[in-house]
Amino acid sequence: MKTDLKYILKNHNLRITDCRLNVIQFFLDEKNALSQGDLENKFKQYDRVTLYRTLNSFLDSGILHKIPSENGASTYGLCHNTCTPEHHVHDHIHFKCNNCGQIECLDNWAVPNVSVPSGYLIEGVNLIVDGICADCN
Amino acid sequence: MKTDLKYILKNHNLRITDCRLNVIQFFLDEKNALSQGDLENKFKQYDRVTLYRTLNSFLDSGILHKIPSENGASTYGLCHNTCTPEHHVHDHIHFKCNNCGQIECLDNWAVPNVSVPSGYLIEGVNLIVDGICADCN
DNA sequence: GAACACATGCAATTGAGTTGCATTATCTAT
DNA sequence: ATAGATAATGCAACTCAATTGCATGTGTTC
Repeated sequence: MKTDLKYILKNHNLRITDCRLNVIQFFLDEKNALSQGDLENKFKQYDRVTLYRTLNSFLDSGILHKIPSENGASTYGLCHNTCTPEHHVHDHIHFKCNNCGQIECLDNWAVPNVSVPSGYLIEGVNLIVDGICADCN
Repeated sequence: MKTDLKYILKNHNLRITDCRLNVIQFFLDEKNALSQGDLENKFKQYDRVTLYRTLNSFLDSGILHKIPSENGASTYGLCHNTCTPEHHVHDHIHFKCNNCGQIECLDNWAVPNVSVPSGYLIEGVNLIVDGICADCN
């Protein structure tokens, strides 16, 4: 189990530390997107700066992606295997439940084709749907 | 000119003040979405808190809508006439330029149909496209 | 014009995000 | 297995946006 996590870190040229292993495991266990605050609540033993840098290193190496939100609180979701530090592919919908507040990555659920007026060049698409999630419905 | 602005405020049950008139005018003049910081730079004569509360009152009354972003900086865009405090309809794309950083509401450019897995209920859709805008292209 | 309700400005607080630096842990090459 | 190089961690401190309370000023209604 832990071995798999270590390979994830190794493959992304990150050193294997307790904090990183625990954080990745937490993301794997939770199906929802997590915020820095969620990590701070879960892991009292680590400094919030450490958690902050852990999130950043995961962002940089393509393990996590950042999910846009209307309030300031950034949330993070696990990337598909297709993500690299150079190129992130997130062809899935982010679903925010208006009841429980959780943000979920609807993996394997394609984003529809998007077109923009001529003159515009699309580099990335972020689709955030809000409503009632399957658990609250 | 100013008369139109006053009607906007009146229709949303907001008192007519210099600050609100100026802020709405600013949004009408700029085609791009604006942040609290943009307002602070433009209107040195008003307190930060006043601008903050002005934005909030516009949000509550459906004059503006908040645009999700990956960094903390919230940006705001003018709502279509269809928006009310109870129900916001934003069937347009938010385009963020990776060159100039501006966020633009592509009004009159429909968001494609979005489907979600069964069990989920859609209440709103937010589509943020990033790339190169028409001005920078 | 008077009374009320609301908007504004100021002071102050919170919390996320961020950086520098000393210490500690991991990794690599012997 | 070990030593040296390199990166991660914890702590202190700082910035900035977001937020609240309260006293004062202004808009609105009759």
